[in-house]
Amino acid sequence: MSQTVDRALSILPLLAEGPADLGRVADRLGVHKSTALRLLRTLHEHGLVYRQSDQRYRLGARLFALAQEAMENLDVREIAHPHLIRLNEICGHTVHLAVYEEGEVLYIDKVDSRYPVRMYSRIGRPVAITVAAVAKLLLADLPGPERHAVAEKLDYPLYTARSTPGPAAFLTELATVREQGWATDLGGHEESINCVAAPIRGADGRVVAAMSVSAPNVVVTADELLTLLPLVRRTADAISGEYSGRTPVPTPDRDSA
Amino acid sequence: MSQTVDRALSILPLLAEGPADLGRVADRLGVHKSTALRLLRTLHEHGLVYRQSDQRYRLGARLFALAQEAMENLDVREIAHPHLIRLNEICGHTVHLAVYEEGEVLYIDKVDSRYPVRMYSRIGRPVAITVAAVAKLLLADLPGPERHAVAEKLDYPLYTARSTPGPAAFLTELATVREQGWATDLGGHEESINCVAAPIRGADGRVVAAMSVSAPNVVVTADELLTLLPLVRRTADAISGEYSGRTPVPTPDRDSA
DNA sequence: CAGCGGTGTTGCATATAATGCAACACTCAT
DNA sequence: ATGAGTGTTGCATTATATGCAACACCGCTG
Repeated sequence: MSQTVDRALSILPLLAEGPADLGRVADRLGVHKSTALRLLRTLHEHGLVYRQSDQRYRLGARLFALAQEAMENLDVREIAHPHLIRLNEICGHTVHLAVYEEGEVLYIDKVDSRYPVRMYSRIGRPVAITVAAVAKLLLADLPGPERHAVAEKLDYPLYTARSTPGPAAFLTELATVREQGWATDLGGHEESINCVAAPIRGADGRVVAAMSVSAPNVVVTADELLTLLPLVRRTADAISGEYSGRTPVPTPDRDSA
Repeated sequence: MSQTVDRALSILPLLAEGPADLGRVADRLGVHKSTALRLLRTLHEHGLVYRQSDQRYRLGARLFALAQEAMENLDVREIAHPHLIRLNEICGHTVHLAVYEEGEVLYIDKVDSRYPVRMYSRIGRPVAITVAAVAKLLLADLPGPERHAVAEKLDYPLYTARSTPGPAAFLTELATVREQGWATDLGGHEESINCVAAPIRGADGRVVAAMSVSAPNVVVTADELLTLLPLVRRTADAISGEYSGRTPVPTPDRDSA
């Protein structure tokens, strides 16, 4: 809608691929170098872009801070977190929390007592949308037309032999999930990893988030993992209750501080 | 430099404070509603802004993905990570990695075997710059004028009785740190928490990052923590060596995959 | 059910603000 | 030294963002 801003914002994903110099940015944008320079300068002033010692540009620090604050504004996450912790303490497995937004499903929280390493590497990352148990729940709740539209547009990478092969199979799976109110991923993403997931609903019954428990075959079999289903559902329901129960005052005294 | 982009980007920190509706955004920007609308639309198309069900805008999902990718492009982080893990396995305490950028210090990695909870809540977060051990190391290495300028501009919140009170004390501390090549924070941020930190240097000797080990008093006393200093320094030196040793081929076959 | 404030949205004329150009600075290699 | 490569600046030109005013769309309330 606004050409200048559009161009400026296009620089961000470009730099996400790796640092680039002025010429490269100008080329990729299809604009004159001086134009690219001014856009980069503006991004720089806002801290979204950083100029490293070799003069090349890369994404800046402010981006982290923004993503951070954005994350902390998600009230589902805040409410869910202690529940995820507790679930993790009980079963010991990895616990995920995910939301749907504009065609993407992404993890917004994770607790993993066994492998604390690289925890951050998944939070904020798009989920393997065609196979992840949480994704199935979130997509299954979309209104029919949107659900079909999304399903058609997706890629269906064959991570394993049990990955969802295409739109038809996916929609069938979504129908099942919608029906039963929970979902699984049995080796569909990584051969040896299984997940069970349950939906978190708002006051109007719509699915606002989904949570899952994941564990590798070597720790528990799929069948054993499934015995956790009631626990997972109970946890999800508890979060749902708390989430839809009372909307905490949306006007914190942030400004007066 | 570019007014339109400047305004558009000003929306982001505004939304970071919390969701806002069109009127509010327009007011805060000092522009007409229609202008704000078009800017928001552009941000929306790029996924930086999301329109929630009540029509209000908040920061969008793409922001996470961008921050994520930006983080993974930091080669110091990549090189350091296994070392941090190893250090954590040996001593069991929280290990941080931080960098300096344009007046801010921020954590870019963390390993904590004891308290996996809310791990992400710190990564990407600005550090308590006047007291954190890593911040001291990073600032101590700045060229004199910049160091003084930054020190003057900072706020000096009194987290505890031992927090750095002001610019003069801070600059003195930085001189000491610069001299000795390592730094501590003994209860300066949180009464019961101590840290020891060491610098990671590039080939030219400049400090490119800093790492620290933190532990609460209840686990080890400050004196006990200090006995880890040689280990921390050795780890930091190992990372420095690897970092400045060879610059790994900067053209990964990302595109061909 | 009609009327009304609030909020979001569109088309359009105006003028501002972004653009590309060309000339200039700078760094680094040879 | 000399030249190629890259980044930077001032300026005229025109495209582009802007504000306006009118309209559409709620949810309220009388």
